Amino acid sequence: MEDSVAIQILDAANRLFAERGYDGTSLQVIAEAVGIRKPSLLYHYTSKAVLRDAVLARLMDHWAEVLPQILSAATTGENRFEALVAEVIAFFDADPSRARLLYREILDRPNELSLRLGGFLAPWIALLADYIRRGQGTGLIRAGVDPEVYISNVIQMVIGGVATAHVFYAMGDDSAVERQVLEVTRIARTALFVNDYLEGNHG
Amino acid sequence: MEDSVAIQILDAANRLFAERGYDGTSLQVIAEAVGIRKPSLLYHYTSKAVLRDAVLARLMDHWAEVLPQILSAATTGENRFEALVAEVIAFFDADPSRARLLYREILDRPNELSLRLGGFLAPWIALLADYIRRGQGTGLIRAGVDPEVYISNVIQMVIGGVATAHVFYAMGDDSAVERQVLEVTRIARTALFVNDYLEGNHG
DNA sequence: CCTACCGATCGGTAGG
DNA sequence: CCTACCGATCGGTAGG
Repeated sequence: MEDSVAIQILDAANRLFAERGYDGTSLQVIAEAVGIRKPSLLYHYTSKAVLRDAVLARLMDHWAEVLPQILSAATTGENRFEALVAEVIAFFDADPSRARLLYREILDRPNELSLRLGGFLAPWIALLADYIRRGQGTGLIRAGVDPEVYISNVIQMVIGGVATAHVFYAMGDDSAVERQVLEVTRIARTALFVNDYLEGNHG
Repeated sequence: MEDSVAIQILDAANRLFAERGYDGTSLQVIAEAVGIRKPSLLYHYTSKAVLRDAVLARLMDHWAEVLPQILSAATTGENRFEALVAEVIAFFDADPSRARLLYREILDRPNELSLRLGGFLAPWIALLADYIRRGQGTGLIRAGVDPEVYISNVIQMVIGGVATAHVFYAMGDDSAVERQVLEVTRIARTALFVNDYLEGNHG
């Protein structure tokens, strides 16, 4: 590893920004988490704003790399829709700070995020929307579906569900995550397809 | 109006906390927005934390008053489900800062919000969950629905949709709000009821 | 409701 | 990667 300290800083900033927010996190506490002094941190990232952008850029790069894998993997087999939803939830659930960081950026800098996110997310949304419209043509998918709005709402359930997990199912229930995955998948599938082709699974 | 300045402070704090977050908003800028000096603000609210709690308390009181009205009004007539979803969206859409403030609190202080919110929201969620379970008994509602998890996901779509409106449909489309209302209602209804009893409406 | 002021902490720089 | 330090701003207080 050629520059491990810079990555440690990035990791700490990622976690702390997600937990306490950008304004609620001082460079001092990030430096402490890494075990260095504040000026040393500022050698690697010349300002707090630069550090924020680096954290966000790495998150976006990660998604840009993983998303195509998830989507193409989910295109194989019959249960591709279940697989897609489950994998996206798993991705965020593996590290909830991803979802929280995203939500904080949406609230703090909607314009900046819209630009960055729209850049690489738009093609995938267009792809999925096309798939929906084709399904509407063949009668597989409900005519009433508003493709883009439908997609944004499923994303909303997935990411929002992870980001707010503490509040909505703070029951300490170990099966909470599994129930959330099952229900989001069920809602998304039932609202999309004409035939509840797998309803027997959830009777 | 007996103490208009205290309310002006509350309004300004509400708006600024929602826009910039608690840590991103200084008492100075709140005081400026009201047209007074910082020490005068601290006469009405003895600390920043007290002001935050007052803002949150007023929001909760507002919901505690309006929510029963929406729910009981929506219990009248056949299309009560559509009415319920539409009214809740309308409530948040009338002032999106309500949704953003809620989301910031979820991220900043999940435990505190969970306690406050759970206190008065739990009975309503239990009521709706009971309604769902009864509907499952009579065959009106899909057997696969996980009542509490379903409800939290619909809330997620409604509030998240309002809070993140800028990012997801920043197309400047005037019909965006209407499309969002229609699609969330459609998703929620289709995923809940066995019969798509109004599908003819959506072409 | 104000002026004046407090110690603490902020992001960031100088200089090595 | 550090010590030492900067001006600006923070939440909050004294005192009227």
